[in-house]
Amino acid sequence: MHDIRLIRDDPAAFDAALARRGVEAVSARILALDEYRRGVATRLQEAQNRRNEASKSIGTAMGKGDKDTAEALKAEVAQIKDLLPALEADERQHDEAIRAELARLPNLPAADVPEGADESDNVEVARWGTPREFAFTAKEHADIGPALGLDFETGAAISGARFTFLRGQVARLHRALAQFMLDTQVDTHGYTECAPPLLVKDDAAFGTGQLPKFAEDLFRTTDGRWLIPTSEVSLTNSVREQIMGADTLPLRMTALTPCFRSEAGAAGRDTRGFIRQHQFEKVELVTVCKPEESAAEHERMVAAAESILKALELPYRKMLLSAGDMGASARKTFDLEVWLPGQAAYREISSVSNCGDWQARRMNTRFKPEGSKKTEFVHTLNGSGLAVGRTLVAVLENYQDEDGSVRVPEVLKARMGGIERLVPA
RNA sequence: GGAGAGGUGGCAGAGUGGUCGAAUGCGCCGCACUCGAAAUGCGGUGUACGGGUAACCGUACCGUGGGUUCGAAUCCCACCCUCUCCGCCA
Repeated sequence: MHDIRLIRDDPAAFDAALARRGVEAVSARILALDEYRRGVATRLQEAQNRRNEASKSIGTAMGKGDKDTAEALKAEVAQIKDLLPALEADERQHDEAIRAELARLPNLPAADVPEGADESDNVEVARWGTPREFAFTAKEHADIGPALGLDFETGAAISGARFTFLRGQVARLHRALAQFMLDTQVDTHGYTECAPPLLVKDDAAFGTGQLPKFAEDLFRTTDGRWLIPTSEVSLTNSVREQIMGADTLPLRMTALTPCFRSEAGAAGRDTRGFIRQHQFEKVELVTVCKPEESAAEHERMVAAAESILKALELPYRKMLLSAGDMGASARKTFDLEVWLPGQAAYREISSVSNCGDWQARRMNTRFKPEGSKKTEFVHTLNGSGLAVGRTLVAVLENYQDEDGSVRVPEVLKARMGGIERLVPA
């Protein structure tokens, strides 16, 4: 959600910034609505003012027993009241129209976000680790996994495509990965562990930007709630409708939760394997902070996500997304892409975004700067630290041996109950 | 799911048709007193939108949405939430 004053102040700059994301110019249309709305609002307030004054006078007149004056005033108020409903409706209509326009617009890209229409314009900013040399042809996880307990067939049988049933060694490894990530984010990086609801209301889904435009990406319950596509929704909305104390910021949260995505529009993509599922687990990082802190918090969060890949010794590269490839809520996004030897490709495993005040406006989350009377919108950031399912994929592919077994990464051994190697059944 | 009670400012808590954005207490901020502090006294202390260079002015908001009325925190209707008891359940 944007501040309409931003558009009033410099409509050309606003349109130019959105043009970088391929959005058509909207300022002129919104400003016309805004000007009209304010005119109506002023007339409405004047009418209400006269009504209020007259009503007070009626009270005074009645108190004095001056019936004639009271009756005359009543007639005047009745006249004013005839005008009000139309003005109110007109104002509300235009207010809603403006809100709807603003609510559909994506965030403005930050100045240092590269130009570009899609992922081909993303810029690699760092690369870590050296892909391992294999003495044999590295297999894809979908070929190694089934013998180790990654059961695509059972998942499909009970739930359909894009569901997987994990058992035995792989289920244990999956859990070890998830808990290692969560513990690291809590113990090493200072994010507070949270266990949030997985079902949310419309308002929450609107707050982080899933609604109104991306409803088709979500699963909806029969009682009108939404399954979270990421715990970003629950964590970020935990501060909705609040005026936060400056001393509570920055607020850093993390959660390990399942995520549910309908993957509408992804038909045919990554249908094989564990890469793109309707249900997957993710450790999420969310930070709520003051505007001047958000750039530094963004770097901090990326580093927290990177630390997991480093600890697991998984080679990756860090991408700065181009204006056209970012999600709607982001001003600036880094993606971490892990090396998958089976696919011989880098694949997204984490996405870390600074949303500026875009979500804060939608959630109405503000804070009061020290010594200030005015409230200000907070900034929000979110990032995966990391996607557990895709990390499992990366471990299977990077740690595989020719016989189909998979070595357990050093940092996970303590959590594997003595298992040092996953061995095919 | 059944029965009952209740939702008012940062908190506690009054207010049942008019001058109530709302008493009072606590908290918080400022000032006075003091060498300093405590205590005490005085003043201030919600949010949003609109207008204005500003001081300031106006409008709306007492869970949410409707309604009655010249006028609603107060009356009526619906919904939401919280609490207590019972049932059920992990």
